Amino acid sequence: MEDFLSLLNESQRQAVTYNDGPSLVIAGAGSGKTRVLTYKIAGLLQQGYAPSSILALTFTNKAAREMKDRIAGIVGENLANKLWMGTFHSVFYRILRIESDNIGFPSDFTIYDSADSKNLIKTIIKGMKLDEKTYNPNKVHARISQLKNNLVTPQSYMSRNDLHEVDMHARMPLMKDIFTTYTNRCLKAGVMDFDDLLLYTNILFRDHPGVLVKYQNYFKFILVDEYQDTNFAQHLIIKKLADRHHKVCVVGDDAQSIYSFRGANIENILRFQEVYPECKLFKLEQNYRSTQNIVRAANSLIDKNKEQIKKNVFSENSEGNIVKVFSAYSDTEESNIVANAILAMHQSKKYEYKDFAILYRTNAQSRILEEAMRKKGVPYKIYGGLSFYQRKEIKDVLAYFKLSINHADEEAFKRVINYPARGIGETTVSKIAECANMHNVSFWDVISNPLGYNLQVNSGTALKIGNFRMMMEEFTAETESKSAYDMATTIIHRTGILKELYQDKTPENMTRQQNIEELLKSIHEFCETKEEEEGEEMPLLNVFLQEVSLLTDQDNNKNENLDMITMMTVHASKGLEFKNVFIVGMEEELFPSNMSTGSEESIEEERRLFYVAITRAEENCYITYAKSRFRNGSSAYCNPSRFLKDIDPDLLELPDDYKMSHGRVLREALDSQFENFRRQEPTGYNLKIKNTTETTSFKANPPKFNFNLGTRMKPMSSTAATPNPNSISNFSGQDNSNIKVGDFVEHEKFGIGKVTQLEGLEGSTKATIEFRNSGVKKILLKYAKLKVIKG
DNA sequence: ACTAATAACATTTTT
DNA sequence: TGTTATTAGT
Repeated sequence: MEDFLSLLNESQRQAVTYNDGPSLVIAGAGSGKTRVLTYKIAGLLQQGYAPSSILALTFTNKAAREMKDRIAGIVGENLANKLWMGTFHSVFYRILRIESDNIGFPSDFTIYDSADSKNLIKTIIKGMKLDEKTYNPNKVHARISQLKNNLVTPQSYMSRNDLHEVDMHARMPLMKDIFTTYTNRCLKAGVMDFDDLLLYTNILFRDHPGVLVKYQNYFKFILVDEYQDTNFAQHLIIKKLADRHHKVCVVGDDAQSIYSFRGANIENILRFQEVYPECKLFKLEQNYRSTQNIVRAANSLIDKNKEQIKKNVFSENSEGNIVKVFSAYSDTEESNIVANAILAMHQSKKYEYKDFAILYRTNAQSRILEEAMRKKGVPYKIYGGLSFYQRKEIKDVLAYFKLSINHADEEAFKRVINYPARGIGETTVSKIAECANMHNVSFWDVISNPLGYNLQVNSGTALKIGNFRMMMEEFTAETESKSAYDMATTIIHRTGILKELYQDKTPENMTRQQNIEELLKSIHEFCETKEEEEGEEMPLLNVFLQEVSLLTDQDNNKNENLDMITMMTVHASKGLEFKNVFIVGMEEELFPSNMSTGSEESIEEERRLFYVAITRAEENCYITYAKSRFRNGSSAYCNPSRFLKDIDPDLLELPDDYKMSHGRVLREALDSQFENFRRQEPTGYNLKIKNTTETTSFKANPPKFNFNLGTRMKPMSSTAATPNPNSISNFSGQDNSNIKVGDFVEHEKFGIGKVTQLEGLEGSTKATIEFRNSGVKKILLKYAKLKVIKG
């Protein structure tokens, strides 16, 4: 304990060592929040708290994993692995499965992601013959999500006139019926959506006091990361669980609350002290990330927000440069300015490409930036867009997994019933749907007993349905005895997915093949780590599914070390840091978004978003805006963002032409601007632009290569390696084809061993290896990370 | 039942 | 503009 306390500053140390009751840790940007959390947990473990008595909740799997790793580094893997540490959703998914009997769900209920939820809502709206424009499925989904986040069930909705009035006002008087039907359909299908995981946890604790007491006693200490992003459902779960021991520590920064549109309630952190009057407040105010001028600029901005917890964030780093603003005539020019600036700074040898990030408000802005980077030869990676697990081919395979585990899963059923095409078309599916809804049973129930439910199909179709059913039943039977990886390969072979994908060589198909390969690889890795870490003999498919259903792309950070600039939305940048940050598109209607200019609260949230963007920068922060921009097909004129006026003019270097359009409005800004000119030192990079012709003045050397240096994190159509169309075996990157019986090999995890047997076909050879310390293992060569050593 | 063509549509998105 | 969803046609 003592040894790591010396690594903390005074306020960090106080926050870490106080464990007598509830505490609120306000952690300013870059103030070492994760450090406090990890040391606190490590300290609790060293004090003798059992790891299983500590509940630590995060918002991303990545955050949980990183924290667990750091704790493992202090107290060892054994203890760290036993912590209840994970996302809200994964932890309570686990608990809900254990307690499923109490809430009327099967123990292996599956998860609908937001796309599944929206699909179901859409079919319900269609089924009710409602107009899809007034009952916009996206809006309905958002509303239902909002209701659930506030713990409104269809039952309690009825007794709430205020809620109904809101929906009447939105011209959706039948919201209640859609909500009810949606809830019933999910129940019937044995599925929960993301919001349900929190809602049903609350229902479980509300209706089963014995269960609540069990977990209250179990969790002696509760920690919550990013508390400013919790919603009401999450707040209440924490409150209930902490009700016995009161040892709850929440960490967060109200100034970085940017997810209210998803139900996060900033009040949770603002009013935490009212909920727990005996609460201790700790403020982490020293920023270790950014220069003083960046911290000051950010402070001056966030100061304009009314609702916030007072804090004095400061930096003792060097003073650094002030924030520089550049204007461009168009979005194209803006992109070129940024690309040229990056090239210039890179060529000065002071920075690598990975020291740069371009942050924007909307994903749509990435395209034009991407183009500029490609033209100038700046290597880049883009985060965002479709996540791996949302890809069609991945969802298709996962749907087979889900349906094998849970026959009732309606969305999974609809997804795979005719994929690959087996002649069960739209009409047949709607007949099944009709039947199922009429008898209030699942789709699977209908095809299990077509005669009993009077399903009207011709004999040919009936046969096809029967075949599908038999195939699925075989899968289900096999999931009991085969490992997740074996099941996965079985399924993609026997369903014909593989054949389908390897039929033609369109570029889209090639990336699909690669994605399926990637999925298989990850399942294999999953099985390996489960075997090693948890000693599970055979990790089953349902175990994999439980984990993968709550996984997102944020967890794939394998490209982290490549020397490329990063492009992402400001939202996606939260928690990250870069030496140089470019915030682009700083215009009215875009940042703040025109969707958020309605209320003061949403403007404050946009301002916090801007605050998050600025505080990502360690050394230099640049802001750009364009005077015209292509938006929704046509070019539109834009004005600089109002937020530029919120930053202390002494800490901002505005472009000359800012006064042309804002001279009258911004006298003070301009006055100080002139002062700045006099006392500002040149930075070494001539980034300033005054007019279009001068843009060329910092045009960097032309790119040496003409081909695309940029890579997207998840290419939709990629020019990457071509997999062998006849086998699914050569994408893993491991070439272990030279391994022979008798060789000595070294495995990343199992250590040194001797190959005693090889079996199976080429491409999927299994090797039996006797490891010196890890025993005998059978390993698939194509995935194994093996090194041959001379024996 | 599948493909091609057209219309409609567009924030942010830790799970 | 660029994507996505529905519709018409084969």
